[in-house]
Amino acid sequence: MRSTSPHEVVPATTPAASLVFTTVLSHGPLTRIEIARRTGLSSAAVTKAVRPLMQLGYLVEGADEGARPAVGRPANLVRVDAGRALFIGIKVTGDEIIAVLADLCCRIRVARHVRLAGREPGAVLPSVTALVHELLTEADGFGVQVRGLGIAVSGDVDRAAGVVRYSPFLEWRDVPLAGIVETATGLPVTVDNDVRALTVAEQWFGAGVGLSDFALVTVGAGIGCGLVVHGRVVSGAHGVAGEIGHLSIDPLGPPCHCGNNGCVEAIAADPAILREVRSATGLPVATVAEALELARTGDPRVREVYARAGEAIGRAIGSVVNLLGPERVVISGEGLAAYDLFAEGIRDAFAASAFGTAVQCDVTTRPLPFEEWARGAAATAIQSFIGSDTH
Amino acid sequence: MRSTSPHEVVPATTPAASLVFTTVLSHGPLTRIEIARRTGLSSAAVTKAVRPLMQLGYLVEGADEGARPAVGRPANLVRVDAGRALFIGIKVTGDEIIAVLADLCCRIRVARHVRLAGREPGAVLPSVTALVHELLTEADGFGVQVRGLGIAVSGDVDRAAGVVRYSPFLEWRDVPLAGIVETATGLPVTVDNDVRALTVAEQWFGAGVGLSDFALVTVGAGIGCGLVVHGRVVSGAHGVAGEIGHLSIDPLGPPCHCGNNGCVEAIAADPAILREVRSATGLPVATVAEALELARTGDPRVREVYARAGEAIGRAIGSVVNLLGPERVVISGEGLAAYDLFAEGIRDAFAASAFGTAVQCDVTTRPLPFEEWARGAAATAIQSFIGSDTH
DNA sequence: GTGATTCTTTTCCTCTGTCAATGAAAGAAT
DNA sequence: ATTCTTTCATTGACAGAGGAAAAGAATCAC
Repeated sequence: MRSTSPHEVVPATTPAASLVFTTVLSHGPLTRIEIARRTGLSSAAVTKAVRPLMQLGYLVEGADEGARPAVGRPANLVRVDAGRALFIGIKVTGDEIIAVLADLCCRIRVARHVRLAGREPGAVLPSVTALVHELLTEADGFGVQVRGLGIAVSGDVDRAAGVVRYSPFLEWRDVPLAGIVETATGLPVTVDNDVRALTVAEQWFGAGVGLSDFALVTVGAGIGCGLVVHGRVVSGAHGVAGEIGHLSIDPLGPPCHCGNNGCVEAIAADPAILREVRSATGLPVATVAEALELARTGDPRVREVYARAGEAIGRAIGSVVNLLGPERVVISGEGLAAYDLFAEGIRDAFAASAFGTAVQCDVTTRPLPFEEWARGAAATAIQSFIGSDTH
Repeated sequence: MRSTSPHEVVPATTPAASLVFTTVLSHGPLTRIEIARRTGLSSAAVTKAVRPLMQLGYLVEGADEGARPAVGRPANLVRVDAGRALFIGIKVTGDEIIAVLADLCCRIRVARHVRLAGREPGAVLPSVTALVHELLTEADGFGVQVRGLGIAVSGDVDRAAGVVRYSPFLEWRDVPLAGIVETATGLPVTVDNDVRALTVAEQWFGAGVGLSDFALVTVGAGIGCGLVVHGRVVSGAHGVAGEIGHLSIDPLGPPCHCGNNGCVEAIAADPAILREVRSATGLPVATVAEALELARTGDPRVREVYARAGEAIGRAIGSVVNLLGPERVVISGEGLAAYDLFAEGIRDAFAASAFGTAVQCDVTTRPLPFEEWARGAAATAIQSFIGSDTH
């Protein structure tokens, strides 16, 4: 683990303050009484926790007094001042960098992206630093300081150490990314796996708010999964977790780059779908958009490919639900553009493979604009800033 | 959730005391310094936490002064007085009840079992009560009070409510078992799912001690799995968790009673193995012992059946490891008698299906005497007595 | 015996969060 | 208009948990 960075520390000093702050952050404007109820603290403790956070400007009073009860002293709502702090989130992919400037409520203020020439650290890092400085200048325009930088990378990332252990896409091994970027930018840097980062964003600001157990499934170039169990993101003792893409669904299925056959990723990820569409139609389909176009025109062979992919995803979700029994599964990812084609397969295969009462698990979808990955990175930075893992 | 029972409360009153007690319970005799180091408390806090626990007799000083360093004041070891309290653990199966009397360290003092005539609650409950009273008499012989009763039942059990929601084996639905047995015996009763109970025993007193993430896989009449993530047993939002037995391994595999094809349980559980052995040999093999006998004589057809079963288990373990990345997987269950026949299949299939560094996960086995299920139930009672979920 | 070393306890002391009482802000009742 | 009722919020006293540092205790080395 890196030594604690010397940057200004979290706004919440005591456990109670941290609890209050994260509660308000996730559950929007609340009265103090309501905060006390949700956190289990006494109202006295809430008052004492809120005051310093208000003095620092992180919490503010007021607004949005909707339906108040007609009797008794009206309540004052407490909410987070989203504009009090800014964070930068960066997603590094094989061929481009997406960066966002997000506020304390993880709403995107500015988004940028640059294409990459090479993917070795020597080529990527200068682009990252340049992009950060660009966004820092933007932040000056808001008159607010940037308090943290989150970087999301696919692969095996050790967040605590700030090291990218192994990223197959980037072909990086043991790159101490956090340390490097910290010295280059002067910002506190959090590095995390991309799917986990997205999961954090969902847990704090999205469909996972208030849930102690849920799963996020991403569909696109790969098939990924982020897991929250007991209120915390699962990281895996050896850096592997949520590897839903390499659940083997069918021993006779197509070979996967991992060496097995019939992995979910070998059936339902973009490259697999393209391969199958080409083989089914004999057409030189090169992009997902073309495949989608064919399916939308009603080509039954192509629709069948998507149906099979949906079935594979549905069975994978069934496996996750059977193993962990989450309250909800959120399906997201670029592949969601084809959700209408997947939907039936997913639904049926999930219903068939879920065991007993596990079918009750809520399966929802959530669109994923491409900056969302970078937003996830920003969420990890916010999380580090607040300094609370448990939520 | 049931109202808090009026029985004598936990020995540990403060968080620190609870932490100290569970640490000593799981990690054997420790010096106070060592306790402080492991818990992160100050040595002053350890002293203060230990004293009242010693006065109550739950902790005692001494014994087992092995290799002490030659210099400085010798350390006093602190350990749990296992005999200070007794617990009863009961496992209810379809046709018999196994009961154990266990001490505070979950060591079995007495074991009993009775066969059941019927499996409806009206038939089972009197047998349970009778067995409990029998063991209470035994406990009198030790001159120690029984402080809790744990009951393990397969199926969907709501531990917090003390209700068996649905047990297919027993054909029970919404039986408020804890309440009933509590009034019948006067003991605080904890009811839990059998595999989870076994997992608790492993977490506190077995191969899971000190691990925050591990999995327990049971092989036998069914294929089960208990999961510990972030130091806590996973229960599942809808009562389903660890349902490894119904991961579908092969869409073309044998049909499973759950309605799918190629579930792990339909390949590797006892009934499936017997079915396959019969079909492979044409012999009227009726028991696991006979199948084992055939395999041990070297019949290649039978060995092949076991090999395929091992492969299915190995792939299921691979799925668990890919999803959760536990530090260790413990394989146990009555089916372990055939482990030599499974071993290669498990090992190879796990190694093949584990993704990347996940193969580093430690996979071990642990023999399972049949009272072990009841011991698991006793472990849940101990856990309730101590009143600490987090470990 | 004296000193060195290490474990353990004691003595303060800080600091967190609760309790219970008080204050504050509205509408309702008189 | 004034008082009452109701609910929200704050205050101040307080209990108690755990830490820091010093003192005490038990052993071996000399």
